[in-house]
Amino acid sequence: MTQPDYQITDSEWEVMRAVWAQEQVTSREIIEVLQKKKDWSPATIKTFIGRLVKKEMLDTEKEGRKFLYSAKIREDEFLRNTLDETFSNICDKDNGSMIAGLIEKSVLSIEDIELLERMIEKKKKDAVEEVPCSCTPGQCRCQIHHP
Amino acid sequence: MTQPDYQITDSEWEVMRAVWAQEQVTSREIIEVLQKKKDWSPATIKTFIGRLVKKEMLDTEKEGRKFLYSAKIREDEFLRNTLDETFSNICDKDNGSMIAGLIEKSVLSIEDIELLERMIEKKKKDAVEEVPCSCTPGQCRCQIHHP
DNA sequence: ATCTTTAGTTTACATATGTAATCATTAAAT
DNA sequence: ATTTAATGATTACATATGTAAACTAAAGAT
Repeated sequence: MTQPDYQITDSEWEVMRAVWAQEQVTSREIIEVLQKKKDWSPATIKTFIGRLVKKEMLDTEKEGRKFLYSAKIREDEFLRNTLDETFSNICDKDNGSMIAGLIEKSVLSIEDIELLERMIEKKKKDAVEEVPCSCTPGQCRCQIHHP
Repeated sequence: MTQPDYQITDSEWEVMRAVWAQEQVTSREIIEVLQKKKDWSPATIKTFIGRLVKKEMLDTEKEGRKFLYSAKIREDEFLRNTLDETFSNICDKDNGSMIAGLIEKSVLSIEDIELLERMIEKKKKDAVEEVPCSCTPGQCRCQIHHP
């Protein structure tokens, strides 16, 4: 009952995207997709697939002599975990402005805008006066005394 | 005129946070801060500092026998780059819902909410009917024909 | 039945990273 | 002046990652 590793490299992520784009894929399909984007030899891609299986990111199902690969974790869930990891590296107080920055630089649809508006509206109830900082002292500026 | 590497590890990020928290720090200060959080020996932390200098993430200024370290890139800018990297791994169409997810799980202040509202308002003008997908075919579900 | 192709496994090797001890130099303490 | 402590540099070693060739087994083509 081992769970996925969550720590994958950029190269491995490229492979995962080819898997997530479908329910199940063969290595051949993965290789075809990635060769349009990356200058990798098939052998290299095979290595990445093997490492992802070892990392428990991919499930395998034997189909004749070959395997069908499928993801063990959903793409959105994985992305969420990755973002959480990244946000864990900054002070909670800064989450708001960082999210604002993301909104600013993203191309958004009318529907996206509505979704975000609803989400903001929902969060309004729980809005706090000041976001508490939970950083280790010395890892953000909150604890510094401005005289 | 080399520029910062932007590719740092989680451990190195911990060091950077101690630097960003102040204008300039000594290795001693970094070590003190991190030993409250991590089970790292001073030697280990020194290694990370050295690697960050080599990666051009840290500037050094000699002060007597020791160095004062300072960041060559601002924390918010670095975070922004990191987030952009991460978002480059998903289909542009999904940006909206991912951002919504971030909002959902974050603790936000009244002020944050207002900032986000303003930002959304500003983006409304540029909202598109449908966000174009720029993925390599086979790396997202957009190209798949649903019969 | 043999040759060729394909898919997966093993091996290879350089660089990066986690983790730290040792060494060298210099400043502080006695 | 000599010992001690602090700081940065060098070295070390295991695991991870980028990158790929070689090998093996089985399936398809002739």
